[in-house]
Amino acid sequence: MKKLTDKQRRMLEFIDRFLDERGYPPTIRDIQSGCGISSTSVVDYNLDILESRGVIERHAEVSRGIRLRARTATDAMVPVPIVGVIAAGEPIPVPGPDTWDVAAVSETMAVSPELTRGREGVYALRVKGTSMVDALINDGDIVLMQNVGTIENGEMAAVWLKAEKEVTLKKVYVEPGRVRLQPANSQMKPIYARPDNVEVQGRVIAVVRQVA
Amino acid sequence: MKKLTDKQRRMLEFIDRFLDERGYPPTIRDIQSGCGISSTSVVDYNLDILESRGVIERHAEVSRGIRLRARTATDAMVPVPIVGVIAAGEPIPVPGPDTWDVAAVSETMAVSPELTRGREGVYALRVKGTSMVDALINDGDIVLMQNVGTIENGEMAAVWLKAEKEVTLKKVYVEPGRVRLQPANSQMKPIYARPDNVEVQGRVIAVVRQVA
DNA sequence: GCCAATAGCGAACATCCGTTCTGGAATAAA
DNA sequence: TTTATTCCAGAACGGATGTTCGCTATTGGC
Repeated sequence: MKKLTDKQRRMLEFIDRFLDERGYPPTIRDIQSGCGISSTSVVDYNLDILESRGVIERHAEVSRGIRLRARTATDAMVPVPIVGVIAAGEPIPVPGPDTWDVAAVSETMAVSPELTRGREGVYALRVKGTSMVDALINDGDIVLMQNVGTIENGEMAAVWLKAEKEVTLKKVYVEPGRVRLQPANSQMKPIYARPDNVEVQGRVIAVVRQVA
Repeated sequence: MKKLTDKQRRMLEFIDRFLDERGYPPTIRDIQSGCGISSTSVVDYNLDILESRGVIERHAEVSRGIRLRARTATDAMVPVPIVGVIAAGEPIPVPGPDTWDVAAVSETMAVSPELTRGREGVYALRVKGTSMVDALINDGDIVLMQNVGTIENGEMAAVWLKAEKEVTLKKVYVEPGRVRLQPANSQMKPIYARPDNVEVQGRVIAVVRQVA
């Protein structure tokens, strides 16, 4: 990406500070005097460039119609309940009625709406053990799950294999007469299971790993 | 304190929603049409009352000069700049002086403070390619990095192997006469390198993977 | 140097928008 | 009823503000 000029960076800083101090965006003439720019048209000119770079949004013909993109990202956090652990040998905890009561859950994590994408019924599980390295998921990772009945072909899901009494995270493909469970690690081979042996327990939304 | 009228409550709600959607406050005439009020002077009149109640602040003679007091309480999200990509064959982008200017970066992601743990100099990289599956990191993952000079033994870091011209994410152990680079996947064998061949480019803080 | 692209300048224009003024309706107390 | 208070209607004023236009200055490549 093209670099921003010094003037454009000063303008952004000014807008950011202005929003902090006043709670509303500056006018073009505010920016002009605040950054020591000689003409309103120069401000207009550089604001257009900033918008084409995707740093800000402008509403045409609207006074103070400037929005800082970086600011919108910090908006509302979504609390997600951590309802239990996921391990190879045991089914994942079923989200109960009080699961969604923020007060009743011992632990929650805050994630940005970008991750959940506004989905309903999202909960989190802590991964225990290294049985899911073929899904590129490590011991201690946190898996964001969604409580769904059915999933689309190719989506990653927590699957309970009844006969093996084992839960695993795989991409699920329904094929004629069988279900193909494909590890996320493309170097590894899929496993196949009979349809009545698999039970989809939830869709995987995201994985978060705290390393240090 | 005196109770607010129904009209005043509608106006507050409208201002709040307007700020959410547009990023800047509404004009008096925006409020007028948005709340179905007959005259601008009525809006002005009630805004004055709201200000005297301490619910909002007004700047005289300033277009959109309305500030919601309740909004000034900042939410605890931390914006992290996404400064580039990390791939096997190229060094990671060096965070420049303007990297930390929230306003100057085109893309940011919001993470909870739990992830960064209040650390300074945290930035994010998008992973390109599957060369880091042995670190349990997939194509498209986002790696949170910290800009540090040195790291502790056993910490995961982005390492630039000069001779191989390759960047890799490994746990780093300094041993007598050599550096051991241990993949996160414990089933895989470590590799060893000469100390003058490795260059630590940053510490890995966390990994975020959006699956669906 | 020469040309094109980029950046800046200053002024003018049309509209936006906070404010104010005159007056009327609604409500409540005396 | 009268009177005071609160709330509203509509219009108009004047400054604020985004936009545009013609022109100039600077920069970068050849």
